[in-house]
Formats: sequence, structure tokens, C-alpha cells
Amino acid sequence: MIHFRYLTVFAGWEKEVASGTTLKLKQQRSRDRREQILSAATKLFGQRGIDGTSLTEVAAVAKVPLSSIYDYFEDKRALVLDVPEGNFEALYQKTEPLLVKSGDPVEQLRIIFLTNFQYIKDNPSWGRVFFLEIWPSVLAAEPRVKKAVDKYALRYVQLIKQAIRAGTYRRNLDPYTAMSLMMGGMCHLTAVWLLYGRKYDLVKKGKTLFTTLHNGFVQR
Amino acid sequence: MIHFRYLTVFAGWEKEVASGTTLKLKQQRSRDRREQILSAATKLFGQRGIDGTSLTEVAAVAKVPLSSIYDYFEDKRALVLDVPEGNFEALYQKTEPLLVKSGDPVEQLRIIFLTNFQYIKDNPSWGRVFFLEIWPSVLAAEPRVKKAVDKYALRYVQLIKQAIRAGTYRRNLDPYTAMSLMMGGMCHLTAVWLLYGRKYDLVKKGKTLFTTLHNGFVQR
DNA sequence: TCGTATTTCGAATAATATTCGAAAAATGTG
DNA sequence: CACATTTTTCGAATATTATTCGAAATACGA
Repeated sequence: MIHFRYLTVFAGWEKEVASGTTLKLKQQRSRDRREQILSAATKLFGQRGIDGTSLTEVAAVAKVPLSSIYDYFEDKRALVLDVPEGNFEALYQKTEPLLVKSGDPVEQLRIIFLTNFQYIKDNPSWGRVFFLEIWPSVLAAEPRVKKAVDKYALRYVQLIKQAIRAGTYRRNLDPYTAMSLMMGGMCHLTAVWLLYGRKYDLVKKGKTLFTTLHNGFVQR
Repeated sequence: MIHFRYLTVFAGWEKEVASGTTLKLKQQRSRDRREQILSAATKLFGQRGIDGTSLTEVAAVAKVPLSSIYDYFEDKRALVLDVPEGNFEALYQKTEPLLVKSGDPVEQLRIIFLTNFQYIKDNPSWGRVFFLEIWPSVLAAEPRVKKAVDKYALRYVQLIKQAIRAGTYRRNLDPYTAMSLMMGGMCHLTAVWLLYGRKYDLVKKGKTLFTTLHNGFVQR
């Protein structure tokens, strides 16, 4: 067993576990297993929600015994929080190459905002888990994911500040309020999109959203 | 016992339960008891979140035996959903008298929006439960509260449409997108406010939010 | 005051998360 | 290749919490 309580004996590992990083799984086989579980969880959480999914079901879909889950994740909460981790990484990967080209902060803001919508559209299962279940809990408390989200939100704030300095956005615009609008709007739009069976084009709506906000932000 | 399974025998009651209305509690004493439980639940949910609160705790704070909870609420979910019910009623009560005076849709929109922030400020415990826990689940599925929220959201949409017809808001503004922005922004702003210990003036921030959005909505 | 309707609550049951330690598999080393 | 050691797996408990049930207590109307 890879039981966590033993890890405290080894100073080096202790930190790794505490910081939320993956355990040191020394054999490839076991890393694969972890992925299996994570993938089953993402799928099930997306379908039935976190509360509606029991670890027994996750184990069944992942084709591992129930107790094995605890060999890879500290508890259910930890499993839940590992779902967005990988997706955020992927989202960054998609966004980064698009950004460098232009120096205009407003344009970058637009790209980040819309790439996110595109990503949600491509991974609705993640969208559901993240926007409807994890996001609120992050805002409520979870310090681990909070860091990732803060980092993400900070990017918006910085770009907005830049745009203000550049004179594109009005001087008296509060960057945090502006960020709240972008995040909150995205969250709500996505949630409704997911709820009503993805009837309309999310990215298109996202564009409209951005334009409307932009209009509210600019210097007159 | 007031067990729900028996109610299906009486056609009249069956409907009441299904529609989510309160049981017919014929004795005042038992209606008081129900309030006790509800009040304990609101308090605890607000403090530790819904998942973090066990019915055992609710029962303890309400000073009733655990099983009594089931005499008044179908299950935990039902108890959770009854928390916002009363608050929405109270919110409407507060907003209504302020509305009639002016016929200007934009002004009414502003009043609704800000009254809501004021209400959250006065009842942060409700704010936490509703915006961080119930709201997402409503968007995800819950048909019962969804109706209440839809009704609320519809009001926004209608006022926005009126403002468009009146020429105040631009012709090509999508009322639903606009509503998404207002609801989403409010949700995000409130959540962050609650998270960071209510350091700033929520209503003031709400005003800024409204102004910024308004700027994005108006005819140029 | 008695019978019936209504409410209360203690004691089960059920579902699920979580723990534990012995067995199995992999790995390194002579 | 044997064999000691590390690493991983998993079945069988335990713990917590939601939920059910029915008998006892209480209120109420005649």
C-alpha cells in the first residue's frame, strides 16, 4: 500500500503530499491506474455530479477495487480537486501560443476569454464539473484549487490594468469589478448552456459577451 | 408520524407535497418545530456548507431528535431547498414597494439589482448558502428552485427588453446575454465578498457593477 | 372522558466513505 | 537466477450519515 500516513516519516515526501502534487508512484503500471481512476471520475462527475457519484461507481467504471482509489487519492475531495488540475494545464497550453503575437492587452483579453469558451465547448464534461461544482467550492474555501484559479483571475486583472494604462479602458474602471464581470458572466453563460443541452453556439455567445463588456469598459 | 408515503393516499395532499409546498401541519406546535429546524439548518449551512453539515448536527442545534427532521422534510435535499424559499419571498417583499414609483425600466433594473445586494449584505448566511451552494445546483438540475430563479431572471430579461424598446439600450443587445452578465457578475462579486470576509462595501461595489454594465448596454 | 387524528422519537437499516493489514507483484542485488 | 526488499494491490473490516419504521405520546373533537 502507498498509505499516506507512512509518508510523514519521509520528510521529502511529506511536502509533496501536502502541496497537493501527485504521490511518487514509482511504477508505470500504477501511474496508469491512477489515470484510469481519474478519467472514470471525470466522466461520472460530469454526468451525475459529484454528490451523485459514489466511489463505488468510480471504482467500477475504472475497473479497480474500491479501496484502490485510496492508494492514489487521499479521499474523495482530493479526487475531485484533481479533475480540474489537468484541464487547467491543457487550457493554458492552448492559450499560450495564441497570446505572444499581439501586444495589445485588450486583444489578449479577448483571446483568453474566447479560448476558454472554446475549451468548454470541447470538454463540456469538465465544464460541468468545474463551473457548477468546483468553482463555487473554490470560491468558498478550497485553498488548493483556489491558487490555480487566482492565478487565472490575476491574468485578467493585469491585462485590464494594462488596458487602462494604455488609455483604452476608462481611468475609473475598477479592474477587480471588471474581472468579476468577465468571470461571473462566463460562469453563468456556461452553466445555462450546459443546462439547456448546449442548444446554441457557446463561443458565439462568448463573443457577444465580450463585446458588451468591452463597450462598458472603454473610454468614452 | 406525518410520513410522506401515506400522503399518496390522499389525492389533495399528494399534489401539495409534489409541488414542494409545506406539509399540512395542523398544530401550531409542529409548525414552530419546523421553523426551528429550518433556522438551525440555515445557520449551520451558512457556517460550514451543506456537505459539511450533518443532519445530526442540525437536529442537535434545533434541539429535536434526528428522526424528527424527516417528519417535516422529505430528505436533506428538501431541507436545503427550503432555505432559499423564505428568503426569496422576503427579497420580493423588500423590492416590490420600491419598484412601482418609476416607470423607467433602467431605473427599475437598477433597483432590483441593488436591493438584492443589500439583502445579501443583511443576510450573508443566506448569501453563502444560496450563491455558493444552491445556485450552481439549481443551474445544474433542481427543477423546483429553478422555477423561482427563472422567474427572477425573467424579470431582468423583460426590463432589459423594455429598455431596448425605449431606445435606452442598443437595438442589438441580446437580453439574455445581458441578463447573464448581471446574474453572473452578482454571483461572482458576492462569492468573493463572502470569501474574503466581507472587507468591502458590497452595495457600493454593486453600484459600480451596474454602472459598468449599463455603459456596455446603452445606445451610443 | 373517550376515541381518533396527529405528532414525536428511539431503534433499526442502508449506503457510502474510509482504514487496515496481509498477500501479490515488481525490483534490485549477490 | 534466487532471494530480500520495496512497492503495489485488494478483501474485509469500521465509521459516519442518511433514511425508515412503528410503537408510544400528545392534542383534539364529540
